[in-house]
Amino acid sequence: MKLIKLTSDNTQQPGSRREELLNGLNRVQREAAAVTEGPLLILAGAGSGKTRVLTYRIAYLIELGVAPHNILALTFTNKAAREMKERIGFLVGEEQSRRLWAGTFHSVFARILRREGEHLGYTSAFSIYDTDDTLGIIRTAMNSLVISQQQYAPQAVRSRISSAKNQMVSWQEFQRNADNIFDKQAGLIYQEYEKRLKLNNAMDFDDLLLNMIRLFEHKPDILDAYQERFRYMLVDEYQDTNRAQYTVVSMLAAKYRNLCVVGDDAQSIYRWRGADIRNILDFQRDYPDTKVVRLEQNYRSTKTILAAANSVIDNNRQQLRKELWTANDDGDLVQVLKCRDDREEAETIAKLVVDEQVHHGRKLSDFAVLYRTNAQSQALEDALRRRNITYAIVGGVSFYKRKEVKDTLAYLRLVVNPSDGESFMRVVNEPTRGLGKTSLEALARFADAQGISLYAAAQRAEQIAGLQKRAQNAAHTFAEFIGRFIAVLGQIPPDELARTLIDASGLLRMYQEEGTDEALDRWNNIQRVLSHITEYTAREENASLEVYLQDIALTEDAENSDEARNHVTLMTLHAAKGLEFPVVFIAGMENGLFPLGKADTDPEEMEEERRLFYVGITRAEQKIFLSYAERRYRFGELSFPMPSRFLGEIDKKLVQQFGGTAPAAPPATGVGRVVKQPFTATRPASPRGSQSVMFDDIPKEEYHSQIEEEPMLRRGMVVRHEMFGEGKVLSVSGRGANAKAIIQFPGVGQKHLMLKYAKVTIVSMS
DNA sequence: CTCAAGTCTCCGAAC
DNA sequence: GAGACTTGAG
Repeated sequence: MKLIKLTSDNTQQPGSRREELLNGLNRVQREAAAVTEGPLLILAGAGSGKTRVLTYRIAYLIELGVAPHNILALTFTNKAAREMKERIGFLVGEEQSRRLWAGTFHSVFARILRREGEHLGYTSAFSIYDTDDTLGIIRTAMNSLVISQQQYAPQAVRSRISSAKNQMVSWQEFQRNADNIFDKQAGLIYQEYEKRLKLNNAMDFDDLLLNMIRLFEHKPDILDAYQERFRYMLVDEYQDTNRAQYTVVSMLAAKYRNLCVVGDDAQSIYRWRGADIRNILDFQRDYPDTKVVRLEQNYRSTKTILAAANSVIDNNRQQLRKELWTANDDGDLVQVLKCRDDREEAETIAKLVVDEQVHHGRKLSDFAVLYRTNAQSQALEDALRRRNITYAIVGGVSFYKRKEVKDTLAYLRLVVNPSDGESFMRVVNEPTRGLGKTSLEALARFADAQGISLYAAAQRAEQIAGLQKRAQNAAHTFAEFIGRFIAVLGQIPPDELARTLIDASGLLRMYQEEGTDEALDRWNNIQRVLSHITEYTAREENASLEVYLQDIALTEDAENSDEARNHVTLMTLHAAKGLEFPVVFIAGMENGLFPLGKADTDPEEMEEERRLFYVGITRAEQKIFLSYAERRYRFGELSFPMPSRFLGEIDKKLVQQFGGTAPAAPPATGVGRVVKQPFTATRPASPRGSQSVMFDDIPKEEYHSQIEEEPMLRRGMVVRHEMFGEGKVLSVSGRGANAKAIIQFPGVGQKHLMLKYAKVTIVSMS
């Protein structure tokens, strides 16, 4: 207990750096930072300076003489880890903070498994499969087991398996406990899935946790080494850890027991990902000598915002009572915006951003727009773009999910990890190399039978009976092509290898030759990946493709070096956790959307949605706007939702309806008059579908879909589209509700539009 | 085998 | 309304 001694000594030395450090904290925060030994539970309400405590605590440990590499800080996002390191660097010097272990569970463990994975039968170049990749494995597994994908949705199977893995249920155990047909089938697929992942030398996200546990169980000496290494551990967002995460942390902390966890049960929003709120509720039972510190003063929000958040969360039954208070001003009332439709909602938000900028001198970076589903971002983006407001989307449909980017990375992955069958299948015929479905099936059968990888099978293509001579050659040539790069891996710089490989693959040429604007876009994206690798190579001392690929597999936002830039931030409510903004908008406050429809039948879901709303409100420092639309397009169809029940849960005294109807959208910036002749494909005049009935109360000009006359589009016509502007019709196909047109929009490219949905007006007839 | 058209799913949040 | 997957003609 030498360190505790040091602590108390220190407080009696005014002017020492340790002392100064703690002066930046209030009394309770100081306690949380200075109790360095033994288990510590910090219950930290929203905006109570939790991050500040964590960073000061780590800095304090370092000042006490603890080596930075003996400290492990696990955060929920990579961004949070980066920020924490940066702030600690500020306090104790960058030299020190760089050696700290800080990151997400997944990234820290991937790093360890890269080093230790061979004990479990993986090479250091193992691939990390994201959710999309694993779906491919599920499908392959189902095919080989002859299980119908119509009957059992691969998505459902995947999420069933993942949640089992989250709770550390092995396939053997899963099969034993399967008591319905779905689980019985899922159990078989689970087993096959695990086999195939291993064969691919690949791990899914859950494996990054499970394999740590397996490693520690089978190799006590390795566990001991890491217990020695991580003598001090901190876990942020502890309320959102799942069973597997809980177990790894327990194992690592078992020896020194210097475990500090921070959390807030009111902000638990990842139940669907296996988060187990019991982990925080039971912490004191697991560690009876736990010291508990409550941070209950909020420094972030106005009294009004805090009261609104509290009145909402009061509706939850399963909640620890907590008294969060603030010394801040009352501030403005919560503003509720009623909008006619999702488009007007977006326009109103964009307009309010401008207003607040002009009248209250705010920067764009003061604003965040939050929503429940990623699909909502589009309308918001359009509106912001129309007003030339720069914005950044956090997460969402990621750059890394794009086909051409995945293809590029798959080429690299295959070279790094030739066992990776998913990557092989992705790129073997992209661009086309004359290896179609039939040939690849034969190749896969051969690989399966021999128990070898697809790449190895391709090397021996001549031996595959039932494969055409031409296909044999094509497969062999491809294997040789990849082999040439495997041979030089590690000998030439990563960026050079990547560039040469992608160049020689023909991927770039393929898009170049296609020549459409969309292809050009894809070409550009590939170039962006390659430059990113070049940057990485220049930045890192020991740059390697393995490490690069594993790192980006775990980050959604790898390339935002522009964090300091001035822009409005758009993101889901989930992504907003841990962040704060002077002005916050929450869009789509409608039943069925937020809370989502599923919550109606499941009280626990409802409580989680409510916690999510609580998280959303408490992001705001000064002002919050809640908006809802009376009509919204979902699934390309119009719906008529009711205002969210959550709006009614906010104390009435704190709410104000925002003034009147919002102004209409600014006029389109086109040249000349648009012929006001909304186009739609004909529908039979009768019988009228239910959809037509729904439209009866809508003013004619507003919606295209209810108009029945037929100004049929023809080749050569010039039309106007809401988003793409004016364009020329290249061709029209199909008829009635299925009519489609290919239209060339200058500066946008060719678009294939379903005329049933697309809002197109005719500008000129020839 | 390839390409284009047709059909189906997604829109529930992410390491 | 986009994207992934399937189907059918050449």
